[in-house]
Amino acid sequence: MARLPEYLRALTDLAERGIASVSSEELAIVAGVRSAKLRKDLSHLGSYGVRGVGYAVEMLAHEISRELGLSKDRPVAIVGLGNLGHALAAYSGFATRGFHVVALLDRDDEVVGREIAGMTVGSVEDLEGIVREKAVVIGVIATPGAAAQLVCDRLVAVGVRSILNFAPCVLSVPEGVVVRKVDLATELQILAFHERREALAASERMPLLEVAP
Amino acid sequence: MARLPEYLRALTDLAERGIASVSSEELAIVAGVRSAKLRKDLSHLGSYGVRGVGYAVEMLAHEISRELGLSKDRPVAIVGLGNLGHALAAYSGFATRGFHVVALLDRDDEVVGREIAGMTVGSVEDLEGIVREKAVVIGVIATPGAAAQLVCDRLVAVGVRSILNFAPCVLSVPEGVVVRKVDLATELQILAFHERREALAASERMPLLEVAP
DNA sequence: GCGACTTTGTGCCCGCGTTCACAAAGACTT
DNA sequence: AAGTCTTTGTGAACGCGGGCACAAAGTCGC
Repeated sequence: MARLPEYLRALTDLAERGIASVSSEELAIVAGVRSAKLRKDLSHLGSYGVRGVGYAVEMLAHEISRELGLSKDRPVAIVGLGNLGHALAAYSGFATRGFHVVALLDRDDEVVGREIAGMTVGSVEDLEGIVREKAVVIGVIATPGAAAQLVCDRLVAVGVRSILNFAPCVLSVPEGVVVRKVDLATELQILAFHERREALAASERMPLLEVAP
Repeated sequence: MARLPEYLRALTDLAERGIASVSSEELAIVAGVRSAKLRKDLSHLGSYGVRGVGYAVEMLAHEISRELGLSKDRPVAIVGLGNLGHALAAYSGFATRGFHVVALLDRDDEVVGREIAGMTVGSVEDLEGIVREKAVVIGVIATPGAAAQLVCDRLVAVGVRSILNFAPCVLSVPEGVVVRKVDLATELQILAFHERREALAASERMPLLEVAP
């Protein structure tokens, strides 16, 4: 389930605060879901709760980590070192347990060879060799939209089956390959949409000019 | 609907390629959805299609822009100028029509006063004054998780009702305030989950060691 | 102008995910 | 040890959103 990472994050927070045991009700609040949903999700990975008490924070976090497959290190490659790719390469959140950025690739000769976050940027021409050599399993695409599909195809061709796409376009991939898309412009536009609805609702509650019915 | 921005992006692509008219089938492919869903979504904003022909690209794009409220400029403030905030401030995708980054705020005195993307970073202590002065309507939170809720509360208190949250935590806000969350670590973990399922499925198809039933 | 063809708009059905509500299970009290 | 109380795990109902399929509507050819 796509909510497991959120539960894991909530549990990690609680563990850092020194909380050893938590009820589904409390954990649900921290994770931003309903308690029934949380319990049903957790029941899918086994019975790790104790009735009358709750869940052991450390143990549950461990079980979720295992389910997510965060035990072994996954090599990640970032393609496209513009503003966004640059930030991603240096972003500490990326170095969360279980992930390791092992390759940075760009097309621009100005960028290739430069050192970013302690790593030398390679040329996208060597993509296939580098991906194979470093056993990359997750590809991050932070190129302009026009280049994204080509990069994606090349990644898939050398065996990458998980792709995180920051380019503003739809990637077509064969079955078995998973693409997650993050589009900042889209997020902003959705917010603008809600904001406009709010403004419209407000103006209806207190109209400047009454409209004929 | 949350899919309108995606449709708009697809339409913009088509317009740049000089395509004037498009059927729901074609547009659906570019936008990555089913044609029936696309038609149903579009019908909610009115009858802008012509039966037997399709949709006029330019006109439909204009209508979606209007529906999304992208006609007037929305002032955006970014709080937290670490790696991610820095990239966001400079990210060209952010300057998409309808949005304008008008304020950068950070807590660290090392960062305050520095120039980023042609803008001087202000102190988060002056948040209320700056937000009011620049009429900010969208707040972007790119701080560490521990500071996010406080920043959020202060933004909401001065009237911001739309928040884009990059911090790895759940924000609690009063009704009427919309929060969109983008968590890069979560996205990676979801990919890891799928990748693990793929690997498991593959090992079942070709087991190294047969397991007793 | 009329018929055939294309494509939209939409009513209906179906399946999934969420929520409710409760029984089972264990802890705590006396 | 027995009863009470808390909290999990889950069966059943509900609702929403997606997909199918078709009628309405408009275009194009003749």
